[in-house]
Amino acid sequence: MIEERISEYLKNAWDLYLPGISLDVVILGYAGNSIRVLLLKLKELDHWALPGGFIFKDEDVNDATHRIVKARTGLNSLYFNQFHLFGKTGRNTSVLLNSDHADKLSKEAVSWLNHRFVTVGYFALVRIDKVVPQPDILSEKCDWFPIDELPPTILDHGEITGTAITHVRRQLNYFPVGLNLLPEKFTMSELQKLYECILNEKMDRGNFQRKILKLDILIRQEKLKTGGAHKAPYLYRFDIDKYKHKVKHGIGFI
Amino acid sequence: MIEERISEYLKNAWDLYLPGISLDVVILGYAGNSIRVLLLKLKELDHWALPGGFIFKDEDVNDATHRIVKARTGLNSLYFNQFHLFGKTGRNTSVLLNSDHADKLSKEAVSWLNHRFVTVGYFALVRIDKVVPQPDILSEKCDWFPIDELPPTILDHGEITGTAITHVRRQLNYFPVGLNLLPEKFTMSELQKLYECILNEKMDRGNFQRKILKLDILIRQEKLKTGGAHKAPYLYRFDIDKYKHKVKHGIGFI
DNA sequence: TTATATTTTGTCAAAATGACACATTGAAGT
DNA sequence: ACTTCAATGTGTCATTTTGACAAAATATAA
Repeated sequence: MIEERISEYLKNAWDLYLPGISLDVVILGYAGNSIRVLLLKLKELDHWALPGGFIFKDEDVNDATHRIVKARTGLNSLYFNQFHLFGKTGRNTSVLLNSDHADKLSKEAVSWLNHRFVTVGYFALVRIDKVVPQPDILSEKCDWFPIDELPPTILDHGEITGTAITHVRRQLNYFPVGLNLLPEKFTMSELQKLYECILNEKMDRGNFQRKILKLDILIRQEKLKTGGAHKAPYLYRFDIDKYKHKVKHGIGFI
Repeated sequence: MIEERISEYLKNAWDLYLPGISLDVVILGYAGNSIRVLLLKLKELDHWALPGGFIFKDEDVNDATHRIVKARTGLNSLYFNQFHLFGKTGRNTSVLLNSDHADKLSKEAVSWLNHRFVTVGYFALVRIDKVVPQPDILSEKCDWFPIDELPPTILDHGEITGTAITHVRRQLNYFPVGLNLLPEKFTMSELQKLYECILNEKMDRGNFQRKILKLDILIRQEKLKTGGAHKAPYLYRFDIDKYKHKVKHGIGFI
């Protein structure tokens, strides 16, 4: 059954796709005080995988990324960025081929999966609540995992995820992280916790507020009324034009 | 003649190399108060090109980079880093194929050059005085060009160079730039000029010295005796262990 | 010797940072 | 209704860092 689906999926792979290149996307969201990555649980395997795929022969690599992320998340407007090509020999799809099911795959599928792949790593930043995760043909479910509590992954997908995080962390000033990970309106402490998660360090409340307000990219809204015990905080939203303009040259937070 | 060499070079390309992927290296050096990039002048064309090549079927992409840079520079120990995959459709080798010489190429060479390529961009940092530039089989000479005065280049090699510079600039704290671009011993103002070139901004002498000395990665040597009119400056060298250790987590200059 | 250009070091006000304090607020508990 | 409590909003202040600039030192050339 699964073998048939894989065989079907890869039926015309050699004709359709660029050979030897795959694409993996580290889709990052923020929830429950953690940066989380969307992983797919492979059918009949105990490992999880990054959403990924292949690139059509006449397709821009960026467009392929958009297609793949859209298929897994349902999102149309996306912030994503290519960050690394993983090009070691020894990267291969033996995980699939060594399984019990390998001999039930079509010859074409085996020949496709059996050749060497390099993979292009992308990261995408999404508002986790807007995503409706969709497993792909090889997977039975998807789930979000905090980046420091990943389940067993196939191949080098753990390393790819780690490299993505490092990339985001180092270039935090150049990515519109808040704009893409937080809901439209948010409190100061939500924004602070996001930064603390990404940079992996605690900051002082007062100092954080002083520093981030001076960047002049936030607009204060009315007070938050709803729910939560204790004093209601203000809501903020980004001044999108100012934010995007600053991000181009580095917003200068870190 | 040139057609024969190309045909010879690409004789077994389909058997030897990963198809559809090429590799370009932005080799950066520092001389004459400019960051310079090594370019190759293509035979019988008015355009220049980045050193580059293809990846053997069983070769790590990093190893291919090392092989290519070594061939062009004679250098064995190298600092280099992959920074981007350029994957637009429309990238192709039409520059070569549209020239007068195309019909004199072997069928195999044409079929190889005529298919779609994505290219992996690397940058390398070298001490320009240690390099003995070697043209490759397709080029008649090499030369160093200041990054803001590039000659006409083929394909998107200008864009690739620009992206490399941006990458270095943004992550300056994480690359051992001084260590790889300057000679072993250097004066404070040489180091300052290097930073000014990379960041493209003037800095105050006194403030620069104060800031960089506080990083605690420099060792002061004896005074410079030789030549130059006016007061002799001190020479410095890097404390390599401290420097490399700090670079891992960002030296914190910018 | 003097002039000059460059290096080396220092000064000082302004700005940014880090640590912490205190007042405010709104829900929850009694 | 009153108090408690936890989180928020705001403020203080000593310390550090920065930016702008100046003075002293020094090696060569005139």
